[in-house]
Amino acid sequence: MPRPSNTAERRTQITQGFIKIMAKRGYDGASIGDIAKAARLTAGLVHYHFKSKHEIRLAALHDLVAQHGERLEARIAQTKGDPIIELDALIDFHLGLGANADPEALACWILFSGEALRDTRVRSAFAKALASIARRISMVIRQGVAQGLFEGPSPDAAASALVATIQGYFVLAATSREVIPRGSAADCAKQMMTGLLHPARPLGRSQGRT
Amino acid sequence: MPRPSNTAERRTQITQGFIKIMAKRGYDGASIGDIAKAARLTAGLVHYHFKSKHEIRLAALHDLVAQHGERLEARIAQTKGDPIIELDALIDFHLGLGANADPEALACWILFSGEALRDTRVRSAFAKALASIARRISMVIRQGVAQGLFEGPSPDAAASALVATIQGYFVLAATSREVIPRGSAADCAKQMMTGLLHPARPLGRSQGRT
Amino acid sequence: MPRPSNTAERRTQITQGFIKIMAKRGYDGASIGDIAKAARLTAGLVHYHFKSKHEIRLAALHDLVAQHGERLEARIAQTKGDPIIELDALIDFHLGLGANADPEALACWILFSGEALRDTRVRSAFAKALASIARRISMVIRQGVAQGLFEGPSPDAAASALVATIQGYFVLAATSREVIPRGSAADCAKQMMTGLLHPARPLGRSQGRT
Amino acid sequence: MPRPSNTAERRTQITQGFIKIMAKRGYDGASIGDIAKAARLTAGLVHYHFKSKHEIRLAALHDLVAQHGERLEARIAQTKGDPIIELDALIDFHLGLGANADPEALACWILFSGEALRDTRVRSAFAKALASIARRISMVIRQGVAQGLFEGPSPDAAASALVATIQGYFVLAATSREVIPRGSAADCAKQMMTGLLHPARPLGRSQGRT
DNA sequence: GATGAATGAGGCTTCATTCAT
DNA sequence: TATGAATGAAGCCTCATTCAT
Repeated sequence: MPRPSNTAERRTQITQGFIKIMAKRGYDGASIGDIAKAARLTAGLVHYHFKSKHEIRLAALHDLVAQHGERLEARIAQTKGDPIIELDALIDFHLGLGANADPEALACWILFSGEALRDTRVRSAFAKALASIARRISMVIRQGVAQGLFEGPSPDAAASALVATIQGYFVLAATSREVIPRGSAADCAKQMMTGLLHPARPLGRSQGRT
Repeated sequence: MPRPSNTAERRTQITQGFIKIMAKRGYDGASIGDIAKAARLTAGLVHYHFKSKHEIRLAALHDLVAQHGERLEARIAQTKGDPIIELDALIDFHLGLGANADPEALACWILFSGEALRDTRVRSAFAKALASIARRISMVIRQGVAQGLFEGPSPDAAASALVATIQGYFVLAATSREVIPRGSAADCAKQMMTGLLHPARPLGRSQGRT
Repeated sequence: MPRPSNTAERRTQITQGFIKIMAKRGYDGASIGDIAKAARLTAGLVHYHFKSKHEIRLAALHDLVAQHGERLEARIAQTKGDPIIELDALIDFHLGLGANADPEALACWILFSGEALRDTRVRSAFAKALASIARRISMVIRQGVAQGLFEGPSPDAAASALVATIQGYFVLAATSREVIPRGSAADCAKQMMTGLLHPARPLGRSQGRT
Repeated sequence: MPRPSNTAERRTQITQGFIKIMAKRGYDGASIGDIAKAARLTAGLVHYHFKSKHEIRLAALHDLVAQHGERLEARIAQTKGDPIIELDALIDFHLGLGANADPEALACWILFSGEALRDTRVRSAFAKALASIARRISMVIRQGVAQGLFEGPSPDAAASALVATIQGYFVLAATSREVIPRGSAADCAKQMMTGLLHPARPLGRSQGRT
């Protein structure tokens, strides 16, 4: 009569702990001991649930991406149907008011971009995540084009540009907030997309700031 | 009678070695031994010229920023006078053909954004560098506005947006190149700036790609 | 289910190893590796049980003092009641026959006096130990005074003088034995205390030597 | 036409610097660099004048002892003739007012006692110094005995006891001053010597303190 | 599942000493 | 004499990982 498995629980505990520590000290600075402490577990147990530190990193990245995806879909779900509003919501979601409510996730995301440079598996997970968002945006744009709301050459290029802008604003927000005039991020991003897509109706004023 | 000082040379040797290694393995992954080897020196000597690894990191960041600044100015020098051409050149410099001729510097730059999250001195140097570029761009925009070539609300916000876009493209280029349709970066950035500034004349077609 | 803790054992193992090595090579000369070897452990494990080399030093000093205290009390316990005999025993314990049966402890004690000069925590532990012995002696003297066996001004001063003499003989014994005429230490100390306290009965002839 | 040698000068500069640093950080803690800085020289030059760090240590000990000897003789010179006054002066010199005017020398002396434990040459120099003082004291006592001023068994034992007491007070003064009641050291030492030598006239009240 | 001991490798740094100038 | 560069050897400590219980 073995005790019921709690591996799933433990694994999230651990990845959450990992994220907390990594946000503060970076990947190499996050020792298994620290992670364990943050997860209120012991170091030995961490290795019972994960084969190696590297696996924790991958799992954490996975969690981060999954959570982001869910939240994004939740936010956009309400806008189904109108590409302009959807694009608008998408930008606000990333750059509008309260966009960076989760600074640890933001920090980790930036750190993962660095990890992607030296680890193949991180790179591919990271790239996949970016590609997925780009695809999501591209889809919206295509719909807009199909409905005659947008014009412009390549939806993929435009999507890619928006992803880049968002990613860049993330970096600025996390490292050099003072470079971003208060509240300008979402608005500027929208105007930039206007330049790319010439929408039939203007993208809405942002109700927030970054 | 004493041996002439060669500290300056040695220090650049070391920071260059550091950059090479850090690009490949990250900051923590760059051991003093590796750095020394890359600089063709002994590990002990590295500490003779730098008080600590951290100092090397700061010096390397400093070098990187200085070099970028010089190259940027050299590129823009030829365009003096016309804000539109200057903005154009500025975008091409960062995102146009051959923009990423120095992949090691690019990788380090991204890694430094991560380091900025956990180290105050890196953060301030990094932020200062970004701010300096933003200021540079802002100046150009102001000139354009003064000459009636640009219109639009805040030059600072627009500059910040361009910096974000460039930074974001850097990340994509280094980690997820496949997300950027070939050659779209500079063009998209220009169209985005068009959306922000409504230039009297169109920003030029890019002659390159990212 | 977990392995039972053996930290206490390990810690004494380590402090004992430390004392052995320190006696031979001094504090700085006692490398963690050497200490580990002397304790038949690995270097890594030493740091598992002690946060730093400095903590080992403090623990060792603590052990040394505790052991000395126990032995002293054991020796004196038999004399309870008669201050003269107790003082006599106290001197014999420190300077009489077989007093320096533990040359490693003696060496470490002297080395600790040096360490006390540059480390606050060592100093305070060292001073506390000396003060405790002085207090012990002072108490005996007060009893003697109360019983009309001793006369003389300050019991504290006399106690302090005896502590100094003992400490000084320790140094001589460990570094310059030839300066001490065979067997003279305890006897001289007793006559010196006679000069200070004018005891009703003479302090006994020592049965040993230093 | 070689420049005039300044080796002697330099060597004292260096030993003085050494003493300053060693007093603060111990022998191992005194790096050649620190010593050089304290002597306002460069590290390389230190090795030009001394073959090794160890030689500096010996030279410094030698200087210390020489200086102590000179000062002691100067102080005692005035008392020539009367053993009681001379003994008195000798005790005051070591334990009386202003005795520890040179705390660096005191600290080094204590540290040297530790070094003596692990280095043969230090030990022999240290022991020689102690023996020399003991001999000096012994001489005075013998004179006193010859003049019928002192009585008691072994002048050597008494001398040794006084040396021990002084040395012990040094340790207490440097590490645990609070254990010594203000001003009691010299007085107690004198009464102790009274106990050992039964002088015809009392040893004088000390005019100082320790 | 869980704990805590244990290992062994490796990293940063310090430093005495040597050497070219 | 004097300087400052250079070397190479340790040393302390951290840590991912394994293992006995």
